[in-house]
Order: sequence, then C-alpha cells, then structure tokens
Amino acid sequence: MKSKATSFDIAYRAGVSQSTVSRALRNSPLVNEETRLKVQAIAKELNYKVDKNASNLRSQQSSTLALLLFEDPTNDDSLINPFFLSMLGSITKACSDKGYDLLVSFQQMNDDWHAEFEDSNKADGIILLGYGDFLDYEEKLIQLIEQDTRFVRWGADVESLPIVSVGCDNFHGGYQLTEHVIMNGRKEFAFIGEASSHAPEFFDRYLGHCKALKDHKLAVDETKQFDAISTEESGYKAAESLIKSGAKFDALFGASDLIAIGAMRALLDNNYKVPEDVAIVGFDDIPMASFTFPPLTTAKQNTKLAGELLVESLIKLINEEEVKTTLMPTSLIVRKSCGS
Amino acid sequence: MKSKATSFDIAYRAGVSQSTVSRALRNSPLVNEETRLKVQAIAKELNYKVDKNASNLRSQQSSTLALLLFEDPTNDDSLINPFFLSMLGSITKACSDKGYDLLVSFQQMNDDWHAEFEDSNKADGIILLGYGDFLDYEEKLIQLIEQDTRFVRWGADVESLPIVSVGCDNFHGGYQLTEHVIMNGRKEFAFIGEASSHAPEFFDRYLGHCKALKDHKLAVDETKQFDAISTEESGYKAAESLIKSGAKFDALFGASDLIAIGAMRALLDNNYKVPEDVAIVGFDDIPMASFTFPPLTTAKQNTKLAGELLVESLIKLINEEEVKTTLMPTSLIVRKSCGS
DNA sequence: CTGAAAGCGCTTACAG
DNA sequence: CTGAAAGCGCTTACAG
Repeated sequence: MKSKATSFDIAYRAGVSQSTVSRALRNSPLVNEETRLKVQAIAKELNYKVDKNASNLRSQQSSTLALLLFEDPTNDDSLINPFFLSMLGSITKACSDKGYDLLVSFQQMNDDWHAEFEDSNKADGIILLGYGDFLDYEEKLIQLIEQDTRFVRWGADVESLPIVSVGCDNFHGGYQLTEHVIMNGRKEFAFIGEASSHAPEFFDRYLGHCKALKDHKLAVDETKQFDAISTEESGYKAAESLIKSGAKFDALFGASDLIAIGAMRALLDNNYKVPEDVAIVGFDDIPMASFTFPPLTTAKQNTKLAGELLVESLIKLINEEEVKTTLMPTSLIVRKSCGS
Repeated sequence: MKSKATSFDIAYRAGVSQSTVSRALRNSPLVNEETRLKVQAIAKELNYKVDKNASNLRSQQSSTLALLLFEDPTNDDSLINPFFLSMLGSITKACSDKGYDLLVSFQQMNDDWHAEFEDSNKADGIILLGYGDFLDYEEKLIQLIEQDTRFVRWGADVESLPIVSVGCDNFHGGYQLTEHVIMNGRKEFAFIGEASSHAPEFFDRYLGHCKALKDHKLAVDETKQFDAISTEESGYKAAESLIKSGAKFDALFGASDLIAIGAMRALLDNNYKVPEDVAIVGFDDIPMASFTFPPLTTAKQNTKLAGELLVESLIKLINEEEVKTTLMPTSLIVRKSCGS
C-alpha cells in the first residue's frame, strides 16, 4: 500500500503553507481563488483525501450518524424484519443525501448499547430503530437522556420523556382499517398482536380498532385478542390458538403484515377461505403484502419519508435547532383480502 | 452536553500516568493487575469511552469496514433491490459478530466513489455490492486495484483481474433450474434478462440454461431471449415484448426473481395461466418469491452465508492473510410455478 | 511494570 | 489573504 499523501505534501508542491492547503481544500473564502485552484489541482493529482480521523479529532465532530438496529433476543438467527430493512434502506439514502456517513450496528435489546458510538466520538448522534419489549427499551432511553446523548427514535411518542420520535399515527391507522372492514359487512373481529404497554405501536392500533368498533356500535370482545410478536410464525401460532378457541369471527386484524401473513396461512391451512369466510388486514405494507393470495389490505407506513424525517430531525438536534416529534399519517391500501 | 472524560482525567484520579491508563484500558500485559483493575473501575465510573478518532489516527487503523452499495442510475428513487437489502442485513450482522463497525454508503455507478472511505482512513477495507453495467464497473475496479485499496466484492469471478470475489455458481443454478423445468415436460423456453458481458451473473445463468437445453437435445432459440435489468417493471415490459413477438413458449426463465415476478404479472394480465400455459422460474429466492401466485420456483442464493464470507474474506485481506475467491452453491427451491 | 515524550494529520485562533 | 503554532486525545517506542 502506497503511503498516503498528506496536506504537507500538497503544501510543499504548491509552495504554500499547510494551513493554506487546509483552507483551500475546505473552500474557505479566506483563500485566494488562484491559490485555491492550484491547491485543489494538486490534491486531485495526488489523489489526496482528507484524513477524517484527524479532522474529526481536531474539529470534534464527525459528520457521521449511527443507526442502532436492535431486536428482540428471541428471534436470533432469522432475517431482519422486512419493515425495518426498508427503513434501513431509506435512512441510508437520506444520510448520503445530507452528506453524512452512516454507521450501522445491530444490538440485542439486553446489550449495554447505550451511546457507545456517540461517546466514542464516532458519530454525532444516533438513530434508534427496533422492536422488543418497550418497558426494557424505556430504561435504555432514560440512560441515553441522562448522558445527554443526541438521538431520535422511530416509534410511538413517549409523552413522559423528552424524546424526539418519528412515528405513524397508529391509532388512526387501526381505526381506518377496521372501519373499512366494517363497511364490507364484517361484524366479528379477532385481533392478533400484543395489545399492552409492552408494545405501544400495536396497542395504539388496537385502541384505534376498538374505537372504530364502538363508533359503529359493534361489541369489543377481548377474548378474541391474541398476543403475537411481529413474525409470521408468531402470527401463525396465534391464529391457531384463535381457531382452537372456537370463537366466531369473520374478520381478522393482524397488528403487522407479518402477523397477518402468518395468520392467513394458518386460516388457509385450516380450510378457511379468505376473504369469503374471513377478511384479513395487516399493517405496514411491506413488499410481500401485495404478493400474498389474496393480496393483503393494509395501512402503509411511508418508510421513505420516515427515513428522511429521522435523519433530518437528528441533524437539527445536532445543530441545536428546535425539533418536534412527528406523527406521520398512514394510508389505507385496499387489496383483495377483505373481499372488495 | 457534559464534556467527555479523557484518559488524563482517569490518570489524575488513579494517580498514574496517562500512558498507563491507555495500557490498562487496552488490557496490555505490561500493566500490573491491580493498577489495571483500578483504572478500569474509574473508567467505568466516569463512563469513559476511548475516542476512536484519536486512537485511529494514532494507530492508523479503524476496525471499521465500509459497504459500498452502488446502483444503476436508472432506477433512482425506487427502493433497494430486496436481494441486496438482505445482503446488507447479513453483512451488518457478520460485522458486528467480528467486532467491526460498518459504514454504509450508496453510490451511483457514475460517481467518483473509488476508495473514498479507505483513503480517508475511515475504514480498513471495502465491500462492494451492486448492480449496473459491468463494463462501467470494471473500470472502477481497476482504479481500486491501482490504488492498492483492500476490497472484496459480491459477484461472478473476474478472471482477468486479481480480485477477491464471493459469488454464486450462476451457471450451475441456471442449469439446474432449466433441467427441472424440462423434467416437467416443457420444451420451448423464453429467457428474460440481459445475457452479455454487461451483466456477467445473468450471462452465466443464461449459459447454464443453454447448456441444459443442449444436454437434453432441445433447441436454443436466441430470438426468445429478451433483455431486462433486475426490476419487476423491466421484467413486465420484456415479457410484453415476448408476447407481442408471437413466439411460442411454454416456459419462461427470469434471470432474477424480480424479473420473473414482473413477467408473471404480464402473463397473467394477458390471460396466460401459470403454470398451466407457461412454467416460470426465477433466481435469488427473495422473500417475495414464496408469496407470488403461484409461488415461484427459483434458485436460492444464501445471503446469510454470503455476508459472512464477504466480511471474513475482507478481514483476512486486511490482515494480509491469503484469501481466495469463493463460489457458493445455489439450491433449487421447488414451488408451484412450474406445475409440479 | 511505569512515565515522559513524540507524533498521528488535521483545524483554527492569532498575528501579520 | 497567508503562515507559524498550538492542540484535538490517543498509542507506542524509549528509557528506566
């Protein structure tokens, strides 16, 4: 490996001081146009690149954002949840648009992950993305706040803490989906997905769902709510439990697409017809959702916009501008799984 | 934001020199057990983290790998190809398993992306992942080699250049899929996907496909090969051209799952029955493939293993160990799209 | 086993 | 507009 050119090499060739080289390369207005051009030409010729470690060390900032993707320890070797994967994609794009590098890291929920990156000066701030038990997660958030770490997170607003979140209007999404199914003539709903403060997003969807039922004078039957985490397998198992329970239902609300897809499989395997016997809705609009049979009606979370908002909010936070928590609308995507 | 603790702060409190603190924190055997424990205790108490910029600058290495995900400028705002997205997931995991950080970046093929990361000392080496015209790409590879950049890439072996690649046995995969369809009684194949040195992976699949036809005494009809890049849309359009050409075919080989899925839609929209009228196969086994209707028979590329191999190979390269190009086997995933 | 000192390659007051 | 100098926070010979 050839030894790399430094700003001194350029200074020597250009016949100026190293300070001037540094200024010229950073397009400082202090430097003479002609000098700047000469320096930049030589830099290009030598294939010179600023040493980021040195410049970050000196200027005490890194132009790097860290993305912490954490997951429930339970689903260890499986692939990443497709919803988060597409968030990852959009965050990566948004970062490069804004001129930031992105450091990506996976963490188990129980790891000691708080602020490793920011403390070590590798990143100016952190984006948190993940799933798992919210109550465990909340403790970590409190630690981050205590350390004055700059971070934003994807998820439902946490009113009790001063945190910038970007999330979807889960309540409204749940309401909208349920109302759509009611309009298609269904009356007896099952809900699959954890509906408690351990999973605030799912809980909000459930509450929206219940509100829609009440507004349409339909009964809420809590015995038809079955817990599940956001995997196909978990959705499949919960749907089996639902079937075994003998409960009557002509509609099923999966708290996420993955759950809905798993549940759809369970129903099909048990000779139910979708949507004739049971209408199904999911939540997220992951790429698979349009490929199920029948294609899944769902509430789309706009991951592209979400990634941009997350990155923009974090950059504002770093620059000490004012930032507020954002609630994005969801949009109803009607496909065939509800029979219309 | 509280000002961060430095090694001098720890030194002061521990009553030792800063050098000793540095040694103790790095578990140097040179340091007394008792001293080490004391230093580490104080570090923990102060919530101290080594400043990576400083340590990297001094030691001239970073424990960071860079992932360059580049894409054809043509499909700008669309989402990332799901196949590469799952590679991204597995690479991220493999990096964290190996104790490396991962810097992720998107690049357009025509950007001046070569070695940006390594030259700027932010990463010890680079993983290249992407699609686009191979001949453009090849020039970049040559530049990287000339600069002595350490990198590995996903893709077909490039025999003419000293590059470490990790890729699948595309030829054999193409052979296997085609043979499978022949065994199901099909005789007239169309192939959708660019089959030239601009797209070596697709080309290898095509060559494997042709070899299988020959081995089974079936004719290769080049007029039934239609170019397409790896998107649903491109597959859809190519399939439309195929249909309009009036050619007879009872089997269709999509050079990727995305192409096959787009082609399947085009066929369905034109009142073909799959698999009754036309058997379809794809390549990759992306998550969607099992959700199409009918589910898609395909050749699985093991992205989990690929990610691990890519990371391991790059680390070996960095440590100046010997590394060879790896060819991974594909596995035939039989679903319903070929009628069996 | 420990400490004093040099130096990684920059950025940025400070002085002119 | 330019240069000399300090210093970011570490690691690592060197000397003891």
